[in-house]
Amino acid sequence: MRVATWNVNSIRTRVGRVVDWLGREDVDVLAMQEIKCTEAQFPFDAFAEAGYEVELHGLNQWNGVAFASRLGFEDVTVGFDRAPGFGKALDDGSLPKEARALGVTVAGVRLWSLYVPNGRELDNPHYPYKLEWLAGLAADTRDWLAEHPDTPLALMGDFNIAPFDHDVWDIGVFAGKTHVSQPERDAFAALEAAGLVDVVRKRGVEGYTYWDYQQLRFPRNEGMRIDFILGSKPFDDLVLEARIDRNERKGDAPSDHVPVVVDLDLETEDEDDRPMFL
DNA sequence: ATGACCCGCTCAGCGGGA
Repeated sequence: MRVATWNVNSIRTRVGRVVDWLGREDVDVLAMQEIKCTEAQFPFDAFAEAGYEVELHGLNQWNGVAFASRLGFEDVTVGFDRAPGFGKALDDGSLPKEARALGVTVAGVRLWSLYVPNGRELDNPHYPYKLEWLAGLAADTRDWLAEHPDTPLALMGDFNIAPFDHDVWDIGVFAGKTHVSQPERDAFAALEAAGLVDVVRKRGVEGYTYWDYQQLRFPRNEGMRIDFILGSKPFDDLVLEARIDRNERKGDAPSDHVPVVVDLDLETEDEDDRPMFL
C-alpha cells in the first residue's frame, strides 16, 4: 500500500496536477492539507473518475484537510478532542474550531491528515494557539496509542515546524521567527516522546518539502522541511521505502509544498482485484 | 533546467501563508 501526504494549496487550483500524480505514482491513499474549500466546492468528480473516494473537512477558504483513497474508508473522524479553537468567541464563549485535522482508517491503518497552525509571529496570538494545538494533539495521541498499541498509526501533514537547523536553508534568516523556535521543536519532540517516529527521515531521505513562491526560492533550493509522516512502532515496522517527490515543485502552477510518500508492506484485497487498465 | 509570489474573495486590496 502506497500512502502520501501533500499540502496542495487549494485543491480547486491544483486538482489536475494532484489527480494526474495519484495515477502516475500509483498512490493508494493521499492526505491533503490546505484544500481551501468546503464540501460543496470540492472537485469530487475528478477523483472519482480516477478511482478515488474522498473524505474531507473544509469549513471555508482557509485551511481544510482531506483524504483520497482507492481502498475505501473506515472510521472517519473530524478533528481531535483536545484541539483548541482560534479567533472571535462564539455566542457560547468558546472559540471556533478550524478545519485542520481529519482521521481515517484504511486497510486497518489509522491515518491523520494534519495542518498545524502556522503561528505567524512569536508575539502573535496564533503562536500560543499553535503550541496548544500541538500539545492537545500529543495528549490525544498518547491516549489513543495506549488504547490501540498494536494498530499502525501515522500522523501525516504540514507540521509547520523545522525540527533541525538544517531543515531550513539558512538558520540565520529564521532567527526570532516561528517554525524553528524551541517551544515549537519541543512540541514536535513531544509527539516523538508519545511513541512516534519520523519514518521518512529515519530511512535517510534528505531534502526540503516546501519552497516559498517568492525570490527564486526553488531554483536556489532555499526551502524548508516541514511536512512529515510520524508513525507508531507498528506503522514504522510496515514501512518499506520513503521519499520526497521534489519533482512536483516543478512545472506549471505547482503547490509550494511537495508530496511525501511511503510504501507499506501491506497487501490489500483491492490491489489483487484491481483491473489493469494499461 | 526548476526562474524573480500565490491562494480565495471580491473587483482593488486584503488576510493569510512561512
